[in-house]
Amino acid sequence: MGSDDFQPIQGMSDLAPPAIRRWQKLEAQARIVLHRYGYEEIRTPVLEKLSVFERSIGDTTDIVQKEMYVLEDRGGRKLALRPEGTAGVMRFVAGHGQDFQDGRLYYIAPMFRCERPQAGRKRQFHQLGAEAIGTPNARVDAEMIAMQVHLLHDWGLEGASIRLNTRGEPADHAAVQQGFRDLLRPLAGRLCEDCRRRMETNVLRVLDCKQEGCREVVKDLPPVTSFMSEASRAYLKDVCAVLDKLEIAYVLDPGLVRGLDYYRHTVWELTHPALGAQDAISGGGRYGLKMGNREIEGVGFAMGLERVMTALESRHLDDTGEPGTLVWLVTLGDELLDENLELAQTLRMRGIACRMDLVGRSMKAQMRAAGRAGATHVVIRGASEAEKGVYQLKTMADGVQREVTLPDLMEILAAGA
RNA sequence: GUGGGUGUAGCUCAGUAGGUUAGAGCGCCAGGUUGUGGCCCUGGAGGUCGCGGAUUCGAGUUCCGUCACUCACCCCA
Repeated sequence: MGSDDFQPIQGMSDLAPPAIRRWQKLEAQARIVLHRYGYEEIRTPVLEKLSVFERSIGDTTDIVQKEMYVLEDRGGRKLALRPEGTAGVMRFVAGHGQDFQDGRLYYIAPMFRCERPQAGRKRQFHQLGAEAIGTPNARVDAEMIAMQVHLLHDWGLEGASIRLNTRGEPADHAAVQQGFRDLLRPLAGRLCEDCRRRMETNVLRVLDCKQEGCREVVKDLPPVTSFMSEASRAYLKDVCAVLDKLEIAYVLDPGLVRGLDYYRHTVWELTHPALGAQDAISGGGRYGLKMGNREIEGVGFAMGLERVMTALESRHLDDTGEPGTLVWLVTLGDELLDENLELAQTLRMRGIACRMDLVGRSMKAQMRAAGRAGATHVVIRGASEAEKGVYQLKTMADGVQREVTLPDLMEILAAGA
């Protein structure tokens, strides 16, 4: 273990080999799917003005109040490490006039929240998110959900389930809150301590409480939609209809609450049973964000990639890495190291992966290293080969070795690569 | 922010009622084969016992603090 000096700070971790390979593969697969739906990547800064988040996420939310890494630059400007990806993208869109009015953008990027770490919750974590800019449209919402299902499918992750709900139009929010408060106040005695607090701070969370007593109370409450306008109910129905048409399985869950203030209409969450307490793999919804004097509307989602990873691990779907041709060049005699390095370069320039030992170790050591690295071929070149102008080519799988000339060597290896 | 569990070699872990040079397996390095990997045998390197303090003749072992990991609450992807 050693000293703290070599550990990253709390809740953050190094992403290094060999695990990084699985990340690269996951991301590569995701990009293919996203491009197929017409999404293009956007990379916004990790650091933004604090106000970008305060205004969009909601300055009373926990994320803004106590989970953000807030700092000042040398000019005393208040900045924050992004706790989520949507705000930055919307800031970008708002600053580009008509250009991205119906933009489809995605990001794969680190996010930061200074929370107490636990399973599925790091302080620096990675999200894959997508945003479809534009006014409310049930088909866009449904397609966005379909795209997430598609991502999970291509990753080989099964067993996730979709919960769907609506927050209604902005005008509905107050009515919903007031409606539930009025119904719950007389029943406060049956609620847990947290829920009595939540009644005032965030009533909808009461619907989500895990406590036995609270669930008893909640199950007799009317659905959220009963406090909403006819238009809001119709919008949800439309989304459901499209999802049904696309044969996407989902569960309508009136208890589903999303944490950020900017959501309106459709909200959803994908959970996976392998995950433990933090079981949301992805969350999304339709939103409207005020950026300066503009309001940007759209629909989007964010997936927690660490969570996707652990869900994949639980399913034993670890990739084995692609074999491909790997040549290990064994040198006998230090005086040949330079010439052999030149050969290695030649092979690499021709698209053949080639590794070699550069410090002049014993042949046994070099062979061991080749085996460990998963080399498919070993090329041996020592004094006698150099003298005759030939190469010993050994196939590792069957141990067969033969003497070849340079043109033959190139041809055989290039064919395999 | 609150609570539980954990912290001994690169990794997984043993370390008995506090007692002298802290162990194993795996991995790593080397030798057994004057130029040949995977198996086997032999040897070797590698440890501020998370960190700091206290008690004691003596602490990996007890106590306090601290840092980190981990799980849960809160909150959320």
